[in-house]
Amino acid sequence: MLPSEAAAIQEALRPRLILPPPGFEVPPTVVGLDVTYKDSFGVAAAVVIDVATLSVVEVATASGPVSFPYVPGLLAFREIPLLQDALARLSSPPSLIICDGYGLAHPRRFGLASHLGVLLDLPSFGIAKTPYVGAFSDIPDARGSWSDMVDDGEVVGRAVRTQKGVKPVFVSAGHRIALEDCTSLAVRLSARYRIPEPTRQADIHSRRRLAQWQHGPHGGQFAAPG
DNA sequence: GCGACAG
DNA sequence: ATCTTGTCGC
Repeated sequence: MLPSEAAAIQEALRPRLILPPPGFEVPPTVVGLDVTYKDSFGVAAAVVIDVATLSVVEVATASGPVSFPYVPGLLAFREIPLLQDALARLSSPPSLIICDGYGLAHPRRFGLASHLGVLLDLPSFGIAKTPYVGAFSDIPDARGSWSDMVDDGEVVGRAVRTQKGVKPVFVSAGHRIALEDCTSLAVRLSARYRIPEPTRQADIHSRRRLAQWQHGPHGGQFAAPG
Protein backbone atom coordinates (compact mmCIF):
# COMPACT_ATOMS: atom_id res chain seq x y z
CA MET A 1 0.00 0.00 0.00
CA LEU A 2 1.42 3.33 -1.07
CA PRO A 3 0.35 6.69 0.37
CA SER A 4 -0.55 7.73 -3.16
CA GLU A 5 -3.16 4.98 -3.36
CA ALA A 6 -4.58 5.54 0.10
CA ALA A 7 -6.60 8.69 -0.60
CA ALA A 8 -8.32 6.93 -3.51
CA ILE A 9 -9.31 4.08 -1.20
CA GLN A 10 -10.83 6.57 1.23
CA GLU A 11 -12.89 8.10 -1.57
CA ALA A 12 -14.01 4.64 -2.65
CA LEU A 13 -15.12 3.59 0.85
CA ARG A 14 -16.71 6.92 1.73
CA PRO A 15 -20.08 6.11 0.05
CA ARG A 16 -20.51 3.19 2.45
CA LEU A 17 -20.80 5.53 5.43
CA ILE A 18 -24.15 5.50 7.20
CA LEU A 19 -24.99 8.71 9.05
CA PRO A 20 -28.24 8.30 10.99
CA PRO A 21 -30.22 10.96 12.82
CA PRO A 22 -29.75 11.29 16.61
CA GLY A 23 -31.19 8.50 18.75
CA PHE A 24 -28.34 6.02 19.15
CA GLU A 25 -29.20 3.46 21.80
CA VAL A 26 -26.33 3.41 24.28
CA PRO A 27 -25.08 -0.17 24.77
CA PRO A 28 -23.97 -1.64 28.14
CA THR A 29 -20.33 -1.55 27.06
CA VAL A 30 -18.20 0.36 24.57
CA VAL A 31 -14.67 -0.29 23.29
CA GLY A 32 -11.83 2.23 23.34
CA LEU A 33 -8.91 1.91 20.90
CA ASP A 34 -5.37 3.25 20.72
CA VAL A 35 -1.91 2.38 19.41
CA THR A 36 1.46 3.11 21.02
CA TYR A 37 4.72 2.98 19.07
CA LYS A 38 8.40 2.33 19.65
CA ASP A 39 10.08 3.19 16.36
CA SER A 40 8.34 1.01 13.78
CA PHE A 41 6.94 -1.43 16.31
CA GLY A 42 3.38 -0.87 17.49
CA VAL A 43 1.06 -2.16 20.20
CA ALA A 44 -2.70 -1.74 19.84
CA ALA A 45 -5.14 -2.04 22.72
CA ALA A 46 -8.91 -2.60 22.65
CA VAL A 47 -10.45 -1.92 26.04
CA VAL A 48 -14.03 -2.79 26.93
CA ILE A 49 -15.57 -0.23 29.27
CA ASP A 50 -18.77 -0.66 31.28
CA VAL A 51 -20.80 2.46 30.53
CA ALA A 52 -22.62 2.47 33.87
CA THR A 53 -19.51 2.25 36.09
CA LEU A 54 -16.75 3.32 33.64
CA SER A 55 -14.74 0.32 34.83
CA VAL A 56 -12.51 -1.83 32.62
CA VAL A 57 -14.23 -5.09 31.68
CA GLU A 58 -11.68 -6.60 29.28
CA VAL A 59 -8.40 -5.72 27.56
CA ALA A 60 -7.08 -7.20 24.34
CA THR A 61 -3.80 -6.21 22.67
CA ALA A 62 -1.99 -6.94 19.43
CA SER A 63 1.52 -5.98 18.39
CA GLY A 64 3.87 -6.13 15.47
CA PRO A 65 5.89 -4.13 12.96
CA VAL A 66 4.16 -1.13 11.38
CA SER A 67 5.22 -0.26 7.86
CA PHE A 68 2.87 2.55 6.83
CA PRO A 69 4.28 5.96 7.86
CA TYR A 70 2.35 8.63 9.70
CA VAL A 71 0.89 10.95 7.11
CA PRO A 72 -1.75 13.52 8.15
CA GLY A 73 -5.00 12.41 6.59
CA LEU A 74 -3.87 8.80 6.24
CA LEU A 75 -3.62 7.76 9.88
CA ALA A 76 -6.04 4.88 9.33
CA PHE A 77 -3.63 3.07 7.04
CA ARG A 78 -1.01 3.10 9.78
CA GLU A 79 -3.23 2.03 12.66
CA ILE A 80 -6.02 -0.16 11.30
CA PRO A 81 -4.10 -3.44 10.89
CA LEU A 82 -3.11 -3.70 14.56
CA LEU A 83 -6.43 -2.30 15.78
CA GLN A 84 -8.31 -5.00 13.87
CA ASP A 85 -6.02 -7.65 15.34
CA ALA A 86 -6.69 -6.40 18.85
CA LEU A 87 -10.46 -6.20 18.27
CA ALA A 88 -10.47 -9.78 16.96
CA ARG A 89 -9.04 -10.94 20.28
CA LEU A 90 -11.92 -9.64 22.33
CA SER A 91 -14.23 -12.34 23.71
CA SER A 92 -17.24 -10.75 22.04
CA PRO A 93 -17.89 -8.24 19.23
CA PRO A 94 -18.10 -4.55 20.24
CA SER A 95 -21.36 -2.60 20.06
CA LEU A 96 -19.56 0.71 19.59
CA ILE A 97 -15.90 1.53 19.00
CA ILE A 98 -14.24 4.79 20.00
CA CYS A 99 -11.00 5.80 18.29
CA ASP A 100 -8.17 8.14 19.30
CA GLY A 101 -8.44 10.48 16.32
CA TYR A 102 -11.11 11.72 13.91
CA GLY A 103 -14.05 10.41 11.92
CA LEU A 104 -15.83 12.84 9.60
CA ALA A 105 -13.68 15.80 10.65
CA HIS A 106 -11.15 14.86 7.99
CA PRO A 107 -10.06 16.39 4.65
CA ARG A 108 -12.02 13.73 2.75
CA ARG A 109 -14.60 13.13 5.52
CA PHE A 110 -13.19 9.68 6.16
CA GLY A 111 -10.82 9.60 9.12
CA LEU A 112 -9.73 6.58 11.18
CA ALA A 113 -13.03 6.20 13.07
CA SER A 114 -15.10 6.25 9.88
CA HIS A 115 -12.74 3.89 8.08
CA LEU A 116 -12.69 1.30 10.86
CA GLY A 117 -16.44 1.59 11.38
CA VAL A 118 -17.13 0.89 7.70
CA LEU A 119 -14.69 -2.03 7.51
CA LEU A 120 -16.24 -3.71 10.55
CA ASP A 121 -19.75 -2.36 9.98
CA LEU A 122 -19.85 -1.13 13.57
CA PRO A 123 -21.01 2.17 15.09
CA SER A 124 -17.92 4.29 15.65
CA PHE A 125 -16.72 7.78 16.46
CA GLY A 126 -13.50 9.60 17.17
CA ILE A 127 -12.18 11.61 20.09
CA ALA A 128 -9.02 13.60 19.30
CA LYS A 129 -6.82 15.61 21.62
CA THR A 130 -5.81 18.37 19.21
CA PRO A 131 -7.56 20.36 16.45
CA TYR A 132 -7.23 19.21 12.86
CA VAL A 133 -9.94 20.17 10.40
CA GLY A 134 -12.69 22.65 11.21
CA ALA A 135 -12.88 26.04 12.90
CA PHE A 136 -14.71 26.51 16.17
CA SER A 137 -15.52 29.40 18.47
CA ASP A 138 -14.94 29.81 22.18
CA ILE A 139 -16.52 27.21 24.41
CA PRO A 140 -18.20 28.00 27.75
CA ASP A 141 -16.13 26.81 30.71
CA ALA A 142 -18.74 24.41 32.05
CA ARG A 143 -18.36 20.66 31.68
CA GLY A 144 -20.55 19.46 28.83
CA SER A 145 -20.47 22.65 26.80
CA TRP A 146 -19.37 22.48 23.18
CA SER A 147 -18.93 24.33 19.92
CA ASP A 148 -19.44 23.06 16.38
CA MET A 149 -16.35 22.53 14.23
CA VAL A 150 -17.02 23.87 10.74
CA ASP A 151 -14.93 23.03 7.69
CA ASP A 152 -15.77 24.22 4.20
CA GLY A 153 -19.24 25.17 5.37
CA GLU A 154 -19.98 21.78 6.92
CA VAL A 155 -20.35 20.88 10.60
CA VAL A 156 -17.84 18.05 10.84
CA GLY A 157 -17.49 17.66 14.59
CA ARG A 158 -17.59 19.40 17.96
CA ALA A 159 -15.01 20.72 20.40
CA VAL A 160 -16.32 19.41 23.71
CA ARG A 161 -15.44 20.47 27.26
CA THR A 162 -15.42 17.21 29.22
CA GLN A 163 -14.29 18.87 32.47
CA LYS A 164 -14.50 22.40 33.76
CA GLY A 165 -11.24 24.29 33.35
CA VAL A 166 -9.53 21.93 30.90
CA LYS A 167 -8.92 22.09 27.17
CA PRO A 168 -11.68 20.58 25.05
CA VAL A 169 -11.47 17.27 23.20
CA PHE A 170 -12.53 17.03 19.55
CA VAL A 171 -15.42 14.74 18.78
CA SER A 172 -16.56 13.58 15.35
CA ALA A 173 -18.94 10.89 14.18
CA GLY A 174 -17.46 7.87 12.48
CA HIS A 175 -20.19 5.49 11.25
CA ARG A 176 -23.78 4.65 12.18
CA ILE A 177 -24.02 7.25 14.95
CA ALA A 178 -24.93 10.94 14.97
CA LEU A 179 -22.68 13.73 16.23
CA GLU A 180 -25.22 14.66 18.91
CA ASP A 181 -25.03 11.14 20.36
CA CYS A 182 -21.22 11.15 20.17
CA THR A 183 -21.17 14.41 22.10
CA SER A 184 -23.35 13.23 24.98
CA LEU A 185 -21.44 9.96 25.17
CA ALA A 186 -18.08 11.72 25.28
CA VAL A 187 -19.25 13.75 28.25
CA ARG A 188 -20.88 10.80 29.95
CA LEU A 189 -17.72 8.70 29.58
CA SER A 190 -15.55 11.43 31.12
CA ALA A 191 -16.57 11.43 34.75
CA ARG A 192 -13.17 12.43 36.09
CA TYR A 193 -10.61 13.11 33.39
CA ARG A 194 -10.36 15.22 30.26
CA ILE A 195 -10.03 12.16 28.03
CA PRO A 196 -13.05 9.84 28.05
CA GLU A 197 -12.37 6.53 29.81
CA PRO A 198 -12.41 4.18 26.78
CA THR A 199 -9.66 6.01 24.89
CA ARG A 200 -7.84 6.90 28.10
CA GLN A 201 -7.63 3.26 29.19
CA ALA A 202 -6.66 2.12 25.70
CA ASP A 203 -3.74 4.57 25.83
CA ILE A 204 -2.71 3.33 29.28
CA HIS A 205 -2.89 -0.34 28.32
CA SER A 206 -1.13 -0.02 24.97
CA ARG A 207 1.73 1.82 26.68
CA ARG A 208 1.88 -0.74 29.47
CA ARG A 209 1.99 -3.61 27.00
CA LEU A 210 4.77 -1.98 24.99
CA ALA A 211 6.82 -1.46 28.16
CA GLN A 212 6.40 -5.13 29.08
CA TRP A 213 7.49 -6.13 25.61
CA GLN A 214 10.64 -3.99 25.89
CA HIS A 215 11.61 -5.21 29.36
CA GLY A 216 10.74 -8.90 29.17
CA PRO A 217 12.11 -11.49 26.73
CA HIS A 218 11.25 -10.69 23.12
CA GLY A 219 10.28 -14.31 22.64
CA GLY A 220 8.39 -16.95 24.56
CA GLN A 221 5.10 -15.66 25.87
CA PHE A 222 5.93 -12.25 24.47
CA ALA A 223 6.50 -13.43 20.93
CA ALA A 224 4.84 -11.26 18.30
CA PRO A 225 2.11 -11.05 17.31
CA GLY A 226 0.72 -10.57 20.75
C1' DG B 1 5.09 29.04 -3.63
C1' DC B 2 4.79 28.43 1.67
C1' DG B 3 3.12 26.74 5.91
C1' DA B 4 0.09 23.57 8.50
C1' DC B 5 -0.99 19.02 9.38
C1' DA B 6 -5.33 13.42 13.86
C1' DG B 7 -1.30 10.04 15.92
C1' DA C 1 3.52 9.69 18.21
C1' DT C 2 8.05 10.48 20.95
C1' DC C 3 11.92 13.12 23.20
C1' DT C 4 11.93 15.17 28.51
C1' DT C 5 11.97 18.61 34.31
C1' DG C 6 10.01 21.01 36.93
C1' DT C 7 5.97 23.17 38.45
C1' DC C 8 1.26 24.79 39.64
C1' DG C 9 -3.06 23.37 41.82
C1' DC C 10 -6.62 20.46 44.03
